Amino acid sequence: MINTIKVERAKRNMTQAELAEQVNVSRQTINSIEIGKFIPSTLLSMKIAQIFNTTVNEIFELEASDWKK
Amino acid sequence: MINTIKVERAKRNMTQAELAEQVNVSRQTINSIEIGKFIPSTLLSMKIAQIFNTTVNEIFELEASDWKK
DNA sequence: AAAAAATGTAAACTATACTTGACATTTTGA
DNA sequence: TCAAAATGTCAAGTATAGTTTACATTTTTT
Repeated sequence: MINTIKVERAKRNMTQAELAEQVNVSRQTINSIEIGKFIPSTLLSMKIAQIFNTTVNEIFELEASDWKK
Repeated sequence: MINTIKVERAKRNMTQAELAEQVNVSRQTINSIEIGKFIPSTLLSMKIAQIFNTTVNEIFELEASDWKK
């Protein structure tokens, strides 16, 4: 699964630390999600989408490999 | 956070077991999510939304309490 | 009414999201 | 060019998502 968090932040001139603070997680958590190191909970992705005035599906995209067993 | 998975299943006459199989998790996982026992990963909620031909934001809704620290 | 299918729940376990602290590297800007 | 801010990364810990097995309860079907 890929995401455009880094791009959305850039559009708004927002740092990882600022986004982290707004959604109440650590800066490293945002960093790890951007890099694809781990997948956030739906709660967190919903919060991130809301901060960016968009939807989870606009930010995150499933890949074919995500459906492999 | 609340969700309408149970309703979406009902619309399609789909059992928890059938949905679970389609998104590759156990039946208890689907049950637990419907009941609000735990919050799925974004990967799983994206898959569920896709099975229902809809979006994560259509199925899941943030509540005011989700923003409390 | 009885059988079968579906759902709820629980406990013990494994996997992974997320935290904290610390430091190295890169980017920005004065 | 130098300092500060931002980003990348790592390790060790905690919290919680998700599995498996098993069984009880409810709903559906015959």
